Amino acid sequence: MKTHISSQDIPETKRKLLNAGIELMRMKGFNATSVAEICEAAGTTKGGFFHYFPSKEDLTKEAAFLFREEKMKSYEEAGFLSLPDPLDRVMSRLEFLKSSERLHNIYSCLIGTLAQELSTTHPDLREIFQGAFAKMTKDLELDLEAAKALYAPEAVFDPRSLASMFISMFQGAILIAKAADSNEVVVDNIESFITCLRSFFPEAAFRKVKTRRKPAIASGKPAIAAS
Amino acid sequence: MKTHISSQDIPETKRKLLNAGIELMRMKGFNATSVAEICEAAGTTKGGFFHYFPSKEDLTKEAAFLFREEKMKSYEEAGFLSLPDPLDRVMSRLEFLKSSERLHNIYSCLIGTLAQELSTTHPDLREIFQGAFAKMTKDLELDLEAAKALYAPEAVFDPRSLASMFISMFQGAILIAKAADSNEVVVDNIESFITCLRSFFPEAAFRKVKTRRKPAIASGKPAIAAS
DNA sequence: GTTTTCATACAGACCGGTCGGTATGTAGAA
DNA sequence: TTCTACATACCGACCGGTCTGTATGAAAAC
Repeated sequence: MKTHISSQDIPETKRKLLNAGIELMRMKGFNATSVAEICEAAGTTKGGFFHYFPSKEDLTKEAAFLFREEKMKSYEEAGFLSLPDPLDRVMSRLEFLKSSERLHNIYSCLIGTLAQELSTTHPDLREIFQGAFAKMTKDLELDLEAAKALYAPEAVFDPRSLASMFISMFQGAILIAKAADSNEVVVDNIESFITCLRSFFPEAAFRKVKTRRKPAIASGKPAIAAS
Repeated sequence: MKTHISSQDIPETKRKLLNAGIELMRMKGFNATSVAEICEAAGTTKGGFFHYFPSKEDLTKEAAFLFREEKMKSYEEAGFLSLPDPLDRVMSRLEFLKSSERLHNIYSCLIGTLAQELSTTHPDLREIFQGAFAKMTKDLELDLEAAKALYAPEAVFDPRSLASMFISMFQGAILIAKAADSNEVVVDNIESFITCLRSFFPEAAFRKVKTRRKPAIASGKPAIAAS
């Protein structure tokens, strides 16, 4: 029994339902989004909905997984995950987040929205959200750790804590962007985080990263091994 | 016509309704909290509810104001707002937040919870949340600005951006604490922020603050004027 | 001082509508 | 013929909000 199927295997109607669910719940949350509404947006009916999902909560679970999966795919496509230099990976990730915030004008993360609303009432969903946040943190932590080892082994910051701080900041920034109806704060906060990073690493590290970036990818061979 | 009354003027039943609303909505959000539920928790009935509030949304507005008012009152009682040294105010504020997180085990901010759920669907509430976040940010910004002018005028950070980053981080940390069912992350993130602060200010500034703190209050006269 | 008046502060039954979910039906593929 | 993939009608529960009724106390009238 597999608990989750990959995006490719999903039939069209189910996929439309999931996409509609993601979009609607990102904006309005779980409780304010009705099953009928999701069906209408997906161009189907309740019959279709409950054919694919035993309950609204089940769609929500799968929607959360799909949302994460697509986010991670967009990271892979952006390319920074495979950069050879860890500090380069960190900086490129931040730049990617910044530019994708500037591009879109939907100020909401499905995971954050649902976590806020459902964590205390739906324990099994809560664990999914917890896992998602932990994964985000870990990804960044590993790069930060490697970057620290490489460029600033004596620095005072703890990679894990700093990564955790960034994820919190990012989620909080999206929340405040929602309230402000502008994602300016997200971009601004990422830049502040970069300022903090710069204060932890020697300036030379950033210069090296900047000049080496493109050639390092082109050559296909890291000048300095990661981690 | 006054738009908002101070806490003292609120009759007991209304107060109970507001308190019940705050507690329930902090945990479950707006939509998952029913009027009947609030009434039961407050020990009254729908008659009482709709005697004091034209609608559920109106109670929510007043609850948000009351929540903020009580938070600010707790800040005043903590005393750090009137400290003479701005860096001392900042550090004491952070320490206060840390210790109050350690004390309570409710991982939720009403404003953040409601902002997440209602910002896109309830424009007038959205503006209230926006204002609340702006106020929090401004409060911290002023202290940071004064502290920078006093101790690190050449530092690279922007007080406004750094304050904004902290508020985002704090709200995000609470969100993640909800998902993790533990406020460990909140305390940890505040400490990370302190580490960032320390990298912006000269170490001497913190030493001065620490040794001077108590005497400065006792004398009632700031050794160095704020702002 | 007593009675009448009237607003306040609720109680609780009730209403139309919406909710998540079910039961049943059916068109088309295999 | 059987199974999949839906459509549609429908259900009981519950929702926010309304309505009517009533206990109470203060003010006004006599």
